[in-house]
This record gives sequence, C-alpha cells and structure tokens, in this order.
Amino acid sequence: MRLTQSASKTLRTNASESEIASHSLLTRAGFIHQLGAGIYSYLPMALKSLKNIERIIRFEMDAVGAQEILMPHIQPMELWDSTNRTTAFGQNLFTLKDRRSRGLVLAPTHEESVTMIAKSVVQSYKDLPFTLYQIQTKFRDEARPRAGLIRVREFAMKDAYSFSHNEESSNEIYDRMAVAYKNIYNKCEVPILIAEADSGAIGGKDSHEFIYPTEAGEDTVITCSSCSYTANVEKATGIIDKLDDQSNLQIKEIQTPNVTSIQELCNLLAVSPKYTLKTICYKTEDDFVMVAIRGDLNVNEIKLKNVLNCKDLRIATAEEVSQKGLIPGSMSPVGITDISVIADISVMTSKVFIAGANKPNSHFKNIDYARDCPMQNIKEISITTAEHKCSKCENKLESVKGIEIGHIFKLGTFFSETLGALFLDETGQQQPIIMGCYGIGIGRLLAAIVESNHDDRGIIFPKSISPYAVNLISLNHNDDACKQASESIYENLLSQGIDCLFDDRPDKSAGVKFQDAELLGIPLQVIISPRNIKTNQAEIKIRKTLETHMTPLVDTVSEIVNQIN
RNA sequence: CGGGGUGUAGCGCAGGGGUAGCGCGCCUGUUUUGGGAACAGGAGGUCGUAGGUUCAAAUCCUAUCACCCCGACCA
Repeated sequence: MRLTQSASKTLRTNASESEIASHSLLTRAGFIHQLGAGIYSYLPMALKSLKNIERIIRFEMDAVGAQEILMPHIQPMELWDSTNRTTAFGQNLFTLKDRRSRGLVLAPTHEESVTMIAKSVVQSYKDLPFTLYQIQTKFRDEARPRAGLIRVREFAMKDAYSFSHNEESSNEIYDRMAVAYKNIYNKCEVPILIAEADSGAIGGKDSHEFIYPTEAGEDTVITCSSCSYTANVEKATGIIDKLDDQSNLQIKEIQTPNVTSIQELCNLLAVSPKYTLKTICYKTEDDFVMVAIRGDLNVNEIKLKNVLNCKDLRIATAEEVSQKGLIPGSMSPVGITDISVIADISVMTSKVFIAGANKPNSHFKNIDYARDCPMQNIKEISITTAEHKCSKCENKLESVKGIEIGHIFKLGTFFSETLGALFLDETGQQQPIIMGCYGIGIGRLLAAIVESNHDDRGIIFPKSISPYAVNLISLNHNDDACKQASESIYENLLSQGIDCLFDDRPDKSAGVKFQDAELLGIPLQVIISPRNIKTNQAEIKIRKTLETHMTPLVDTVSEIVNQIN
C-alpha cells in the first residue's frame, strides 16, 4: 500500500480523550475512529491487524477440532426469556422491536442460539462431542464504556462452545482449550495470568480468566508470590494470621459516644482496625443476615452470595436494621440468637476484639468470637488482600490489576436443560448435553497487544499482528534516484508476495517519515535515501530496537524476504 | 444511576456582552531535503443544541444533548 493512496492519517498530538497507551496510540496512528461512547470504526490498518489476530485464533481453534459457524446478531427475545437471561443481562441487553412489535435482542453472547443448534443436531451420545466457534460482533449496553477498545458496546468476540456427553469429555475439551488460549496469547506476544474465576449465577464449576496484567486494567487478580495460585479477587481465597494477643480476658463494656464507624471507633480508642469486629447487615430476596468480619477487611459479596445461595443481595438500610432491634453503628453478633449470623474466618484471629454492644453509644472489649457469639457459622467471605496469605502454600499474596482478555467456562447443563438439548446415552437414558464456553475479545486483545508492545515513540507490533510485514520509506521521493530505487524495491516486494507499506509521499520531510514509521510500529523498515543511493545501499531498521544496518540495494529484497520468514 | 469535567476550524487549545483567535495540520507557489523544514500567499467556524435576558450573546440565565474521568454496575 502506498501512503499516497492510503486513507490513513496519523495525528501529531494525542487526542485529549485518550488516557491509556493503547487508546491514544491506536487513535494517533489512525487505526480506529470513534463514533460514539464505546462505538468504534476499525480503519484499514486496524482491520489488517484484527484479521491477523483472527487468523491466529482460527488456527488454534481448528487445531483443537473446533468448527467455525456464524450465528445471527438479531435474536428473538422469547429465546432469551426462556433462559431468563433477559432479566440476567438487564440494562446491558440491547433490545429492539420488529414491524410487528415482536421483541428482538442484539445478542450480547450466543449460548442460547448455539444450544438450539446442538438441540437440532444431537440425538445420541454418538453425535457427541463437538465444538463450534464463531467470530462475531456482540452488543452490550455497558453502563460505562471506557479506555478506547478496552470496554466497548459493540465488539467482535471469538466464542466457542463445546458439547459433551460426559464430564471427562467436557473436562478434556476445557483443558485443550486452555492450551489453545495460551498458544494464542504467546503468538500475540501478550503476557497473561491465568486466574481462577467465579463461575457466577449460571451453574458450572471451573472457570478461568486470562488476564493481561496492567495498571490500566479494571480487574484485580490475587496471585501467590511463590506457588502458582492465581485467582480473580472475586473468587480468591486466603488465610489470615492470628494476631499476637491471644490472652483470655473478660468482656468489658466501654462508652463510645457518637461512634458509628470503625474509623471513629479506632480514632477514639487509638487501636488498629485489625482489633475490631465490623458488623454489616444484608438483605437477600427473603432473608435478613448479619455478617461479621474483622474491621480492616471487607466483605466479598460474591462469596457471601455463594454462601447464602441467594440471587439478590444488598446492604440493609438503617431502617431495616432498626426494625430488627439492632443499633446501626453499635452492632455485633455478641449474644444474638434470633438473627442469622455469618462470620468471616478473620473473626477467629484474636480473642480481644472490640465489637458493638448492641446498645447505643457503647462497645464491648475483649470479645472472643468462639466464646461470646452464639452463632458459629464461620465461612471465608472476605475480599482477599495482600494482607492474606496463600491458602495453598501460606506465602505472601500479591494484588495485580489487569484486563480480562479471555474467559473459559465449564457451563454444565444449564442451557441444555433449559432449552431441552438432550441426548440418549449408552443405556438409553435421556441426558442434557454438558457444555463449555470459551471467549476472547478480539478488539480488546488488539488493545492489550498495543499496551504490551509499545514505547514512547509508538507501537511496536509483533510480526504476527503487524498490519504490514515491512515499511518501505522513500526518504525523498522528489529525488529521481531515490524514487526509482524505492519504486523498484516496492514492486519487487509485492511480486514476492510481501505485504508492504510504502511511504512514497513527496511532500513530507525525512523527520515526519521516521516519526510516522515509529508510530505505526511495523516491525521492519527499509529506508531508501539519496545519501545511501550514492553507494548503492539501503538501510534496514528494526522497529523494536531501532537498530539499523546497511545492505546493498540489489540484496535488499532478498534480505527482507529472509528476515520475514 | 451518583460524583466530577469538557463541548469554539481536521487535531490540540485560548478567549468570556460589541469585527472569531493561536499552534499544528490542510491548499498554492518558491527554496529546501537523514529526525515532526523556511518564506510568501490562502482555504476552513450557524462557538454542541434549543429557548430566554439584552440595542447587541461564543460570552449571562434556563433546559437539553453528547463525550471523558472516578464510583456503582459488568455469566
């Protein structure tokens, strides 16, 4: 492609709206164009890179025996009602109506439609297993799109779905997919953490997220400094050390006027929050629960939801708390017998906690949870932090931020049961198909690639992703010799089947051309200049290292061909 | 949905009741040509939108829309 014929244009300055590297570089380099919040056009360069990503993904999917299909964007709302996911997705679901007022959904994902395919194709265990995948646009009306391609409302995703007749088969496919995913990220030169993830409301057992670690990320991962344990903070577990003072002291009531928070309590008594118990009340769809946790920790509501096995969970209002005869600000499980109480394991780390006395303006000292609290329902429900230690090897945990660029999931039989995708097993029994699903956000992956492969001059594309194999630069296209030599190399490269971006702009100075080439990040540059023409030489530059070397003009094409292959 | 911010030329920004500005980019010409060239000339705007106040509104008031950031949310 000649730059003189290209629609691409680079920007000299950052767009004011870009906060993270991938957003500003992709914008400046002319890869993407924003139409609305979380809605982007992919310009020619971006599309070429995206196609490269897709090529890598298709290769790995095909290698594990998955077959490509394509399912519709637009789907009947009835289908989504039947799995109750109209409600589950809530406002994130884009909906529309057809001319007869029938409800339609812009699909945010494709479990329902792919299950309907399986239903129509599978009768017997002999028809299983198989895996289908597609690369298709998804629509999600995100509450807050952000950070360029990181969180958008319309995005391409590779989603694969496996169908098995037993657990072994399902697990085997899951493991093979995990390997395929690792291969994909390796080829894209994006480092990843593989984190255990919460399986969420829709059944299923194992789930793993592929997280690209970066400060710009919106997910938090807890990872062990010494063993391989890595998990999303939503799911991560940890153990917590006992505090030093384990003496057995008598309960004492102390006056704490106007104290209603842990912070105020600690200020008044000059103690660390570690030595306090925090008590929070929650409402579920049909229950009222008191939750106790050490004052320096916070409740992980996902863990709590799993423990309570409930759908809705929210913090109770002060009014609801008072109705139960409790005093907001001075609550504790001490002496409570008529309300469900769940405590985090951290309440066992001391025997001298300070906790609410269930009376206004007063607290207890020296609370030993095991001794003083009648309801001994103790679970691990805190948000795991770097304060915790690894539950596997007891070493230090670290907290890392990152972007989720892939997610694999053992779905189980929720969709097959709900939609009636059944088969007859070896004994003639009807069984629901066991499903798995496996997703990668394509645009988000491109953003992650740029995040992990750039310097202050611009993008540094991995060979496998670069929109072009080589960037040929005619430093002065008004110089006849330079023009002639570069044109001849360009034609030559094309005839060798090499995809080349040719900076043949006659009106740009050398500096502009160098800067643009570095911004675009094509891994290999060939620079033809009047200066080097005199000695019949071309210059080859590696974008990543900015190293250059000379090569005779006549050998340039063959050297490029060598370097690329 | 709560909090904060921004809308003025393609991009980045200034201006703050009385002729619409700057830098970069863009067009023409001349000179230049290895790290974002110089000179000369030029094009480009209903100041987000709608109402209102005023002799006069980009500027003041009201409403509204859009976008960005933080949070909430996010199988």
